[in-house]
Amino acid sequence: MPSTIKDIKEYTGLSLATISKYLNGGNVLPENRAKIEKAINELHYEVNEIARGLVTKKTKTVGILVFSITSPFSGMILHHVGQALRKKGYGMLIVDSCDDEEIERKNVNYLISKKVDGIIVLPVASKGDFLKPVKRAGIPVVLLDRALADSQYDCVRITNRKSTYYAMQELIKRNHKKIAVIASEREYTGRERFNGFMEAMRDAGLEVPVEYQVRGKHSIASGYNGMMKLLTLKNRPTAVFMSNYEITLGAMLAINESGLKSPDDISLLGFDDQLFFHVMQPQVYMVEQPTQAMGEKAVELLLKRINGETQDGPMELALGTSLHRGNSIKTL
Amino acid sequence: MPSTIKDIKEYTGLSLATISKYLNGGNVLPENRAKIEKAINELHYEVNEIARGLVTKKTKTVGILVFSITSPFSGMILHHVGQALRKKGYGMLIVDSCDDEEIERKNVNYLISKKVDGIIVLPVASKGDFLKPVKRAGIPVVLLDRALADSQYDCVRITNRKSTYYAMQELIKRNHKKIAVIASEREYTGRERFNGFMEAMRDAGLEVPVEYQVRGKHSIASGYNGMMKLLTLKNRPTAVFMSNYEITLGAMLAINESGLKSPDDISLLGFDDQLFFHVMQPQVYMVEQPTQAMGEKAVELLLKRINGETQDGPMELALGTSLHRGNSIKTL
DNA sequence: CTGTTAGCGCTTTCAC
DNA sequence: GTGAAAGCGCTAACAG
Repeated sequence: MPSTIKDIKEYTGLSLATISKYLNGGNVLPENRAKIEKAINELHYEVNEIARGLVTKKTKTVGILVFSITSPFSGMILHHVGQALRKKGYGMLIVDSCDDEEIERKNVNYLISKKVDGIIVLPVASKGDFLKPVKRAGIPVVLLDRALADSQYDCVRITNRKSTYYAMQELIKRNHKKIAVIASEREYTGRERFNGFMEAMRDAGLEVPVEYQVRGKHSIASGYNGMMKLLTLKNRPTAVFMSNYEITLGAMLAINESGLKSPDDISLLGFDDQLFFHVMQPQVYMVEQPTQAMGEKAVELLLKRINGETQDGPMELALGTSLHRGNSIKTL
Repeated sequence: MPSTIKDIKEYTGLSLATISKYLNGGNVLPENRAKIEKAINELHYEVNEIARGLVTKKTKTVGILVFSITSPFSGMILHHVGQALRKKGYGMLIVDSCDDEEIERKNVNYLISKKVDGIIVLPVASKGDFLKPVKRAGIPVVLLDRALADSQYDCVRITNRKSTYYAMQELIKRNHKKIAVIASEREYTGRERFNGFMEAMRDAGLEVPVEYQVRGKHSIASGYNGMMKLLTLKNRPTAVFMSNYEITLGAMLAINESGLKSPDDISLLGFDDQLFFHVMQPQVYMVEQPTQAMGEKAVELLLKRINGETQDGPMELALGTSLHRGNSIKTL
């Protein structure tokens, strides 16, 4: 049976108020302070955050709604968000949406019940209505990684379109003309990167036949099927841009199974650098996201809202990326 | 301002007790039930789990203490643990120990303060004393993946030693004699796998010179440095067993940088199958862990303890693994 | 089946 | 600087 503040009271003979004051960093006579500390050690007292939360209406907990916890990208983000939160004395209640909008919707209510002080969302859905209950409950929200078309929330993301556009120049300047794309169309990031791709092609005066435009889900299967389709085309592309980690993985699987080799048979440009891409041959050209900065900025923004330090309208922060140069692109 | 049970009371004219009963699935007159439901919808009422938890002394939340949230292995485990918990109406409060015993120790107190109903631990430390406060607080614990030498807790893990022993036969039967190992020595799994390796070698009548025994941390750097060391040996091994995902990654990085190729120059056997190992050439022989079963079993055990359904002493459950056959082993 | 009441562990006025 | 008392939102007896 864990001890409570009452036990400390019995032990020290002091009143609840004094002990509470001590617990919250208030001024207490040195001798009383000593008594209390002794009692705490003796009794192994640990504040009951539940009870505290009930009266302060603060749980010091931030909810994290993540589209899929198994994605390595999520792992990195979660790590950095967690670190930033820890530094500020907050914990995180992570809920995994499993890439499913239904689950995501339910998880929202769960977080509200848990009275989290704020929520960081890496959404599955593309529209913001699933967050209405949160808004109604007056809980601050920060979107991370993926923006919401109709959203009115703070958002931290990368410059998806520009990053893609820039990376595409690697292909273009090496004289590739027949460039295909495999992108997810379900979420914001996939669509933006697709747009960046198309802009780069347009500005380079290059055509993109519809059969070169493979749209799918954010999944390994999508990448695999997409690449397989591209590889069997009579007029096969010489290069392919893949819009995220999972798609890149699936696409490479397809290339392997087909007995082809990059960059000899096909050049590759991917998104979401993960160390593992460095251990394979060829090393793939990859757009790297600043996961640490993303996590930190999201936390910073959220805490500002939680503490009511800003009344400004929702802001959008788009961070730049860097390019990991590999050897997966052949010069034609 | 979120509405409370009192608002429902005002709205319906019923008493708190009746509403509470409804909320907890008790019998209520159909007409009252209708009234309450109307009020809940109208007022967007959502139970305050904090207040509920204070009186029931149950938070319906399980703490997860994970050695590192960025590891892909953790991601899989977390996913399955989360799913299993969800099905039972529990949420998870994940804390990332960042492979640091100090952080882990602090996180323990955090979870106690949060009054989680139970804790699933994938520990960093090898000794169990950091869990003493949890035991004192009467919170049930289940260890997952890694056992603790001096522990008295339920534990779900795999048959590390046997799995390694079995996988090693792939190397042995292909006539490899000079086999090295890179294993972490900090945690249980690394040590057990190391032992399995040594046993397999001994039973095959093979010697393992000390310079073939590379012990390090559970990290990419460890794998990289270890492999680099092995590759520069005058008497280079023909095959290497790597005890986990991160080490395997680092080791392959070293092979790549050295301009060598597996299996031609060196044969490889790894641990922790991840899809990405299938996308590279060669595909690496890998021991696969049953992450789903591990997560589910851990949750099952923990909930049994939480619900007081068993008074048995701590049990240890060791699940079997499977072997993913690749083409990273050359026959000599 | 419904209402009244007490109280979970803590913080927070407000006197002293 | 300290103590007494009220109350956060809910559940759990216990009467009715």
